[in-house]
Amino acid sequence: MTTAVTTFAHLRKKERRERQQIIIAAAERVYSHKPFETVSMRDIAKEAGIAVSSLYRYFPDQQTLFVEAFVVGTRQIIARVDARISKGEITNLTAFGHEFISFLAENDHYFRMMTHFMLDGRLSGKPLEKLNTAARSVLDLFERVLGHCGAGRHKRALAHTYFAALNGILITFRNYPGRDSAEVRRHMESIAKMMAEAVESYGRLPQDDQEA
Amino acid sequence: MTTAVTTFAHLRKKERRERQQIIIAAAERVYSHKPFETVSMRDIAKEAGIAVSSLYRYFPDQQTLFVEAFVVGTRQIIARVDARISKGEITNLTAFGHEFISFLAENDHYFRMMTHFMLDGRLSGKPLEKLNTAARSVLDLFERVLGHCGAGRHKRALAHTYFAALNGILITFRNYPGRDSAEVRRHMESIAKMMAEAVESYGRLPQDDQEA
DNA sequence: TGTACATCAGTGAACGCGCGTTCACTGATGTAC
DNA sequence: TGTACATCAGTGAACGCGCGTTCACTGATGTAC
Repeated sequence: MTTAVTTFAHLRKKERRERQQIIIAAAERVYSHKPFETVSMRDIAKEAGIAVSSLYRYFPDQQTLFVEAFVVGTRQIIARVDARISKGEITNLTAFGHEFISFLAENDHYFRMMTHFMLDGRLSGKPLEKLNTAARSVLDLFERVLGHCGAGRHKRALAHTYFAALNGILITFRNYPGRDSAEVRRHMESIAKMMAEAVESYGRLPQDDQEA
Repeated sequence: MTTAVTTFAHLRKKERRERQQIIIAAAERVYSHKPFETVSMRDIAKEAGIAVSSLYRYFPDQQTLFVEAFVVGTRQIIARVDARISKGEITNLTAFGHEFISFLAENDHYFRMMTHFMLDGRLSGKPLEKLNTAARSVLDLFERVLGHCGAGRHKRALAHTYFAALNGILITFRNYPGRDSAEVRRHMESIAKMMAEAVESYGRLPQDDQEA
């Protein structure tokens, strides 16, 4: 093991990764204030302060860059929830649902990207793998939370169920006609609460003990 | 009241409506075998056997034509469910969920259009109104079904909940990695069943009587 | 220390494509007198 | 019956735009000897 591995070559690689991060961060910023489908490589290049062609030095195509930006979002929500769990602030599904909905309502671009990937199906190769890994880690979060909230059996199935339910709530009511965003949020919360209670009681029914 | 109103002018108007229907049907056909976002006015014109510019004689823009095609789908699902209800084939939420999921899984293009409209928000004017009317009529269907299945109170809220849940199931699992479409369908069905039971029991809790 | 070479970041301009929509036009059919 | 006119369906070609991606190139920096 060579301890001082900061050769010139290593440094270059490191710098290259840093530049990649800068581009991803720029992409993020663009997404967060422009509708998902309208974001172009030119937009991202402009935000990053470089030429469009330079993007292609760091990412082989748009799809790869998109997935990369999305993964940042999944890492955020997971970190956020885990932090609140270890602070003891999330002890039931309702609280978790609230957190999940808050995050995706406030970071709408992540939700747009998620649904885009769910609907599209044109993804393939490495980006697809990366996306699936990210998706799995979110479902793992749900399962962890369910365990933490007292569900014993059916944890994976219930994780799927509640995840699907929350996605459904977000997509169904986000543009609900004639309601402003505060009302929409309240509506989402109340329905998410209803579902959380239903799922929780369902998860507790089969056994008296809540250990796995 | 003039009985024989088939003047030339009336006939022309009628024919014009018929041509509009032909175009909508052509659009439908295109959607049903091409991914939603890849469908262009040129595709539709080709399928209808007319020139692109002719489309604009019948619809002011693409958006209007899209909504028109989508509304056909909502009418279909509503008619289908209502027919099965009056045949006594839908007596609980699970059966209804099955029907709803079947329809949208088999007519994927309607689901794509629905999610597109839910996500997009760029719709406005008459098309938006038409779309909202259609959405409301679908929610009415859910409410009717819930009444039929024994829910008393909270009918509208439960309609929203189950609608959102089913949408969530459809969007979340449609491209589930590593599963073929038969497995996906089974998975959707089983989760929809779980939700149906949860929602049903929730809807029955507050009162013993199931009259409205 | 000097020189020839390799590597890589970065770029402006262009390519090729597909899109929604409009335009100027033809030709058929009905209407008024 | 004939004629001038209005209405409307239908069209091919073009407009104008934005997109993802590639290309040929410059210039800086490290490497080998």
